[in-house]
Amino acid sequence: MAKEGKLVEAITSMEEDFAQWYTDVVRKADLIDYTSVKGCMVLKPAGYAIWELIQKQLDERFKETGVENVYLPMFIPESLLQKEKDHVEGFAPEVAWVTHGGINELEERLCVRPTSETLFCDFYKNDIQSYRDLPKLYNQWCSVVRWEKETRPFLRSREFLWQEGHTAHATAEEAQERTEQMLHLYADFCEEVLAMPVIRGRKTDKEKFAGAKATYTIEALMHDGKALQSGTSHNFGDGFAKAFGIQYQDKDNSLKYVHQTSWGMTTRLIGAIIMVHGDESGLVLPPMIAPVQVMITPIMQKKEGVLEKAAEIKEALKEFRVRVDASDKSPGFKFAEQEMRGIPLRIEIGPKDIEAGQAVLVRRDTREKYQVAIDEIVTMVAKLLPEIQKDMYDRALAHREEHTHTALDYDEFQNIITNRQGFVKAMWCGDTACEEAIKEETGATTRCMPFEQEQIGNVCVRCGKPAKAMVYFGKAY
RNA sequence: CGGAAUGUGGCUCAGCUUGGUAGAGCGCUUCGUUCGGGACGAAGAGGUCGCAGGUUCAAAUCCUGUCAUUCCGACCA
Repeated sequence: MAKEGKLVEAITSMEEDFAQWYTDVVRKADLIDYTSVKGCMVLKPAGYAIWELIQKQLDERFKETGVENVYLPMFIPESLLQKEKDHVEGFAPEVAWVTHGGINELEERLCVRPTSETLFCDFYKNDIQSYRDLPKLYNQWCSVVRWEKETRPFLRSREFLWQEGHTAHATAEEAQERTEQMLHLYADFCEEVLAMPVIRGRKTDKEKFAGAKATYTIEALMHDGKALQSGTSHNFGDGFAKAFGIQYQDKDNSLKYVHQTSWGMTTRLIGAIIMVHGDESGLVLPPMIAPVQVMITPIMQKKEGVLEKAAEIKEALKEFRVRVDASDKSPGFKFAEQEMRGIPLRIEIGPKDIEAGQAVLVRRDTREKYQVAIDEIVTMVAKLLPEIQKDMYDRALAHREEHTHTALDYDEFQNIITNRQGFVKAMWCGDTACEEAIKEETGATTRCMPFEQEQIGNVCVRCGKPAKAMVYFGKAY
């Protein structure tokens, strides 16, 4: 019908142009606005509310593992940033500098934090004296600045919101354990709360964080078959501790260096949610992070009793995030707008329903409609929301599995990368030169060496030397 | 940072080639009728044409610079 046409006209089709579809959804779902500073966006209420829900649920999970929140300055003196060689080399090209205070030039310029390892180290140096002070399990919620050249909402902005966890431990083993623990916490969060399946594994040396001994990652597959790094956890060993002189006195009276970790997740997750779950009608939010889970839409709202009944239903559903859309738009407009914004469930209630003692429930993800007795609405909502959450995960997982291929030789590898989308699993020799050649020749990068290794062959997919690991390759955001 | 494109009321765009002082649709406001998939009528409000220079009697239009946005690459969460 004609009306159906109008819905898809509103945004670019994801099949035609995924990048443009993404940009359209971000704007039309009212998540952000652009500003006059390149790469810095306004997170509008609909977008910020998603972040708040992510933040709240992640924060709870952190605290269950003993993590405490702190807040450190947003400025780093140049001399401090330069203490760890690899770290400064990794970040120097993209930091913003403060050179003046008022009209006076500063004696030492300050960088706006791109990440806070150096600040935490500077702080730990004083905060840690004895083995009794360890471990330190700190996290901060803040924004960081990286002067990116090419920017995209949520995926790559110059300022972005994130959390950065920074821990200090007495032993290497304990640091390693924490690094992996947080990676799994991230992965579980993505899967349980964002309904987004992820691959858990380790980054190659080429892809690891500047200054890290080892970087672990969770990688998700977007709807267009490209990979998105969705969270990372780093083990620094004692590298930073040696650069900054962070020592503690152990039981045996000797001075030892601490072992550190850091881990972070960002507003990029919102981009991931859009690109994993979204469809031709816009955003589809998993119920657990949907700022509005249920929108009640009154029909013929000026008829006596309609708004009252809507309010009654809202009250009955108060354990959920529920709202009534009593604006004087037509119902069709409201339906389309709610779909664009990804609201998981809507309830239609009109005079006919009231007479029949029922209401209509509609799922955002499948558009399935249910006629439900008004008394049954609470039960039905309580049943449908988790069902939507689970179905969304299952669909995302099925999509990833359909788009995960295995390559036994290089011809096959190139063929898959060129002609299909998604992840390619292949064996790799462990040599950076090979990894770089693959990137050069195919555009695919190593996403991660998964914890769950499969022995799909014995030799490197490119060079034929003995293989060291099975790697997920893919084109990445 | 390289390549391409764009910038005109809140949004989408026309006008620019050939300079003469700004238009449409949607949205917004008010009133009325409507309401189960993007309603309708009537009356209104709203723009120094991204910004800064230059050329000219005169610039949305021509020239230079700059900023921002989008897409494609390189780099990154």
